[in-house]
Amino acid sequence: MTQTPHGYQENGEDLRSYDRPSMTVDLALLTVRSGALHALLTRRDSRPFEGHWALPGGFVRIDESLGAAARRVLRDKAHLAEAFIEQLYTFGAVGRDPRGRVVTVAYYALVDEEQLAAARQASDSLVLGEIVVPWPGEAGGPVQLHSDEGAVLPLAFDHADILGMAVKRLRGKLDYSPVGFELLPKRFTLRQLQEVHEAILGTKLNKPAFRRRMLDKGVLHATGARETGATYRPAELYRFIERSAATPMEKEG
Amino acid sequence: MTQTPHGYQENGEDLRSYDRPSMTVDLALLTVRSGALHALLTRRDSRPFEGHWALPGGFVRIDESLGAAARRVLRDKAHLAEAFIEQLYTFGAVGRDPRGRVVTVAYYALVDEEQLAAARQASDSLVLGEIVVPWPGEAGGPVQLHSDEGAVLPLAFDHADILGMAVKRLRGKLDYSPVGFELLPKRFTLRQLQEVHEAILGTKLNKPAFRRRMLDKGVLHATGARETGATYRPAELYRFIERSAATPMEKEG
DNA sequence: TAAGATATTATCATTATGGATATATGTAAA
DNA sequence: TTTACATATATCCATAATGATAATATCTTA
Repeated sequence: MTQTPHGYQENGEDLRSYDRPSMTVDLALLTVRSGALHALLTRRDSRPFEGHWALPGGFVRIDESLGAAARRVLRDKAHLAEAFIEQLYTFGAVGRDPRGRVVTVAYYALVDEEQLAAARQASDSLVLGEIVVPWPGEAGGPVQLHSDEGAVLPLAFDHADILGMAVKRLRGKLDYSPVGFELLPKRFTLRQLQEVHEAILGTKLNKPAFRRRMLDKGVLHATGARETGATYRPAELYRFIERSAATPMEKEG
Repeated sequence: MTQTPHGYQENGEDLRSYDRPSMTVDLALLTVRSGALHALLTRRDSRPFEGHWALPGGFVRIDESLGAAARRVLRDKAHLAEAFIEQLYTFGAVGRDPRGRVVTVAYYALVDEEQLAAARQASDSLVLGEIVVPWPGEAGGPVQLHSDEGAVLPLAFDHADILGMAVKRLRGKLDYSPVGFELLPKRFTLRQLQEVHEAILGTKLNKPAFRRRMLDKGVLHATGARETGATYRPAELYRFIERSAATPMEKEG
């Protein structure tokens, strides 16, 4: 029993009697481009994994919540002011970082391709890699990343596992949560929405059934406007209607 | 640029240049008893939250993975050799522990009532509290815990949020993963299985529809044996058939 | 004005689900 | 041995969700 600075009598489980791991957050920043899921990566210019590609990430500050750290990384490393962002999974295998014990809390974030364009202009070390998923359904496991030219982008640390977990999560949440809309601009056609779903699931979907299912959810508002620039009959533009906030705000993690 | 012990040239993001939070794991250990979800709690005998109830938990050791830490807590604090256990969510709000910055990786574990009986005999500071869920469906939010006598058990830290998250996760996974079976003994009746589902979901279910749905999944094996001790027609005992391991082993977290 | 392409709607068969009821089968009491 | 009883198990029907295909509508461009 010792008297500690914060004034609590403590027993054997004193906060300071254990070595502490370093804590980081990593961001699986996803978008859909030309019908395929892509992730935002930064090139590592120092060891370990020099020349490999990594998720944007950073250390959690001692007076900063995990969510705040994730949003800071989104802003400073990915150059994005805001996005749908949600905690994914925490990776803490002992040898995952050769420099020492580092536990990372992974988040995933969703933006549409247009929002991402600005981010990529702000930094030339950012690249979009196409996610190639080698497993069906929600089986899970690491994924591969390909450049536009089809070359394999080698990933640093356990980031292939983190991205795999993000895809798995996305597939699981797709039909009972509004994640699909986060990957589209404010106004979108039903065909675009279907393309996003197909990109996430990695399967083709039945068109009339998809339409019915989406419209029956009651979360789509027909704007009356049409898409422009099409060489054929332009489709109606829809907007996503936020459901009444029946879901209480998630506690800051 | 400095030369560090582990031999890597490092830049501004040196592992040691940031204060590190303490890391713990906490266990939402759930079971179904007399038709209601219950959680295993330990009574705190020192500040902070002296006299409140808390989830079994402990510090993550520097050379120990998160999953290993969770299993150690399961063994040493909950006195259980093994159980279905899965990472739930990481809680890292700045003020969640008044002693200092503590980030906790929450796990949830599932056992049947009988397995838990032995654990409770091994320690008299363990108690089972009935989980009372104040929100519908998968809305989420904190839950309340009640003693057998109906008294409210005050929870320490953010453990009401952790338990709420566990219930939400369980509800979400119930119909596409075998979590329901983890809360039952090896052999069980369809009525018992339905009671477990109803306890998790907090709703009544249609009996013939539930039977069909479960049997059509093809993961139930009729053993030919019957339940004993019933004063009425005894029901067939079923066993859960593990699906072929199409799911690759999840990376150690 | 016609051709081409895709949006949008309609139709039908199939399957899942909810609700209610009938039948079967064990235990316990008469 | 028989009967009452409680629950398991099977059957039936109405309804809703889904998949597949075809039919119709509407825009752009030639």
